[in-house]
Amino acid sequence: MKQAEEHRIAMTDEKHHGEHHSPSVAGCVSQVPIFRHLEQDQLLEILSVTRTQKYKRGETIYRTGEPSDGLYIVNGGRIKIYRLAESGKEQLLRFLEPGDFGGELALFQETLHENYGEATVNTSICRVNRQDLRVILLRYPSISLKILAEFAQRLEQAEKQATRAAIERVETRLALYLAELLGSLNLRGEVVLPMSKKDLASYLGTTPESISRKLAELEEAGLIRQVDNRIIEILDGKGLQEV
Amino acid sequence: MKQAEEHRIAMTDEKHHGEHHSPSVAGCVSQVPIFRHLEQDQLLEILSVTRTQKYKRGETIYRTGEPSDGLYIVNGGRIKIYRLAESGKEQLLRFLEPGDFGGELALFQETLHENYGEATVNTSICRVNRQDLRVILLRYPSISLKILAEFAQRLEQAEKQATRAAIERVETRLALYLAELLGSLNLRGEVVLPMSKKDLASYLGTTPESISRKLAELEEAGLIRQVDNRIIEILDGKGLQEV
DNA sequence: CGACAGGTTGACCGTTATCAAAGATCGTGG
DNA sequence: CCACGATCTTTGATAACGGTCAACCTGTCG
Repeated sequence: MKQAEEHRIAMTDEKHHGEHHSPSVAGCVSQVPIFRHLEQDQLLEILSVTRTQKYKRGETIYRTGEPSDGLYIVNGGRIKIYRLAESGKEQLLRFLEPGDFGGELALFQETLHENYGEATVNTSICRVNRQDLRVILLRYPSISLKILAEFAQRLEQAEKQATRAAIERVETRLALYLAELLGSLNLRGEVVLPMSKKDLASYLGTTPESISRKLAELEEAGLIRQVDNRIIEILDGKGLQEV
Repeated sequence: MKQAEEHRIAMTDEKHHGEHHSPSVAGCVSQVPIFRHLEQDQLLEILSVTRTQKYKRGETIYRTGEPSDGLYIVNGGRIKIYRLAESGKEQLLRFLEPGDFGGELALFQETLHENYGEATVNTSICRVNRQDLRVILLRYPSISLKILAEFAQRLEQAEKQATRAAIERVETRLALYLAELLGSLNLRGEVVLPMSKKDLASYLGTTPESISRKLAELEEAGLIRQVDNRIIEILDGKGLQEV
């Protein structure tokens, strides 16, 4: 069940879930990287077409086939974006954390969601619908540049992911993932997995069983040490990248 | 060897490969979808920061690790975009045809190319460097929206690709690919492969041998008929999507 | 007409998914 | 705050999907 606070001030032909004005909610917009360079009055204008919604842990925010309302920005919490393959198995695409945004695909054309969004903890998001966003982007072109930059990065990420999934072995994918978590600069150090191993398996396009086994192998090879369920000490970052 | 025609009029601190002004070259910009809604004088402004380059069949336009010059728009010809995985194997990402653009990744941040671009036939492109493009996008926000729409679509495509490569079997990937070539509406009809089977294998993240075998299997199953090297008759589009 | 890239077919085997079952961890509600 | 159940994790045994190597075929282009 969702709980919505409408901040819309001008006319609207949409169904409201409830209305409520709170000054503190400006944080919803002002904390977001893509808006951070804006002036106060610009922020207020954006805020005026913004709608805050809250979701409880485990709630689905949208699912494949639903029409997209437009952009949403994560205010607090964590959203898991995943896709169902034709075979029914799911692949984890990414997590959205506060400041990130989603819902982009159907933003610029009337399409349907192709993936799923689910709150993994209690989460609140700000929504901006397609029409309002277009107006804002045309008025403040610098926001478009920010979004473009973000898109470019995601595209890069998705293509890298696609290539690795298609070509590399599970062990390699896992090793590269760990190496990237550590950061390319460091040769050793502890990393904290940002997700469960089950989710990691889904993210890397494999199974929990394989993750478990491959981690064990990497440990035997002396490249890592499993400190804790979520903590891995990397002993040889260079070696990892060459697996 | 590349041949460049500079259309830059203002100052420039770049190395020139040669200069040449031709009025007909306006087609370079005016034929491009993302610019098509613009006025004549706007087109001329964009043209003024544009640089046309020609590449011969087989020439590499850029490679991983090179700094990106900025956006380029394909004027004529065909560019193959591919990526090298860490293991050295290559994956075909997409082809750019006239009207398409590329070089987006490093556009909004100073990064390096992560993939390769290669002219598969004699090709001419228009380049716009990062700084000039920013100016244009800030001045004509509607162009940003067009690019955003294109990005969103590519992102969607890349994520679909990643998911399939990670999760589906080769036979399924191939079948889905064929079904999409046909178009989701039709149940049967002939499709022409837009690339060699070797490239198709690379695109789908498998090997030519597997493509060959799986096509044979699909044929035995009565779902398709291989008319010619590049032509496949699809007998049961619905069946294909359920493989 | 010959050479070369692309395509096919066969045999082999390594990697990894799958199924099953036991053990660890987490979150929730009492 | 503890105890319970649900979910995640690990380990083992098995099978199959698909990559690899090798040989041969085919079409194309100089």
